[in-house]
Amino acid sequence: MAWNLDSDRPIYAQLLERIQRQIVSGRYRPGDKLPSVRELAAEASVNPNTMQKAFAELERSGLIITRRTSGRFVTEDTQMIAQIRTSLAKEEIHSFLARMKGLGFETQDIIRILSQEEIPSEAERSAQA
Amino acid sequence: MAWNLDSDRPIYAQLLERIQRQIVSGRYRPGDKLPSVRELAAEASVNPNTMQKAFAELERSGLIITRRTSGRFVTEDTQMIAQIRTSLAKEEIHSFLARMKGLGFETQDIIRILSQEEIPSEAERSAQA
DNA sequence: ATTATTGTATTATTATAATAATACAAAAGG
DNA sequence: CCTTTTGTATTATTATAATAATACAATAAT
Repeated sequence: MAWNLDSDRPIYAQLLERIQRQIVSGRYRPGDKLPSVRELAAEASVNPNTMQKAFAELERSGLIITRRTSGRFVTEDTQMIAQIRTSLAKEEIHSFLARMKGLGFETQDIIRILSQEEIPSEAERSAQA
Repeated sequence: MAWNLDSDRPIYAQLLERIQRQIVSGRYRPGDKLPSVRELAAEASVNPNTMQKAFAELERSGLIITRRTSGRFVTEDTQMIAQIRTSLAKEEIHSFLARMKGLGFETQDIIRILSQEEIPSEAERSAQA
């Protein structure tokens, strides 16, 4: 499986986010056992240490639980999962709107574009001082 | 002015994007002279070398033009500016939709959320194998 | 003509991320 | 009981980014 890592952001952060998304989207279910550090590292073609670092941070958030010699498991706390999912979504939306506004689009424009899947290439817009 | 740089992405890339956005959004107009490397570096509290690197990459794209001892200027090619703006917007939208889908949202959900500015915290969604 | 300002280049140093190669303790699995 | 598998820790090395301190050439400004 291609993990689709790009080089202009820390790899451990990308691993972390990917696993996080797999959990909150339901790809990994509550209580599921995750593959071992070594296994996932091999799959992603990264160093086990790097994967370990990603896991360590994932644990801080509470999304996964470590049983010392048995492995790692997705939390059973579905409410926490849902809450983190919502929180991540809010961040995405906030950041997306900010970036689009930085390009000179208004919220209304953005919604229209997403609805129509079409971008006004030369919209009239004013230069702000 | 706070440049709002975060530490988990290369600074030169953040500088580059910021200036790029200022150009395509009209904050800097076609033909405008940009502040010097040293000036902007001081404003952003970064090393001049770092700002230089950002500028060097901005030039590859054609957005800015360098007159060796006079300074740097925004291109007069408004069509190119518009085209880059559109292209950046497309990237933002594509990436945003991909990330939201990675969190388990459907396109329709996303549009509804943006219109209502409200997030369904526990939407029914199926776990995909 | 002289000075200041421009972009550009160079060299060294520091910090962080990633890789690599191991090693260990503890419990699970047989 | 013994082996394997688990997470975890350690040490060294490499690559990249960022900083720092200069220096130079060309030309704009005076």
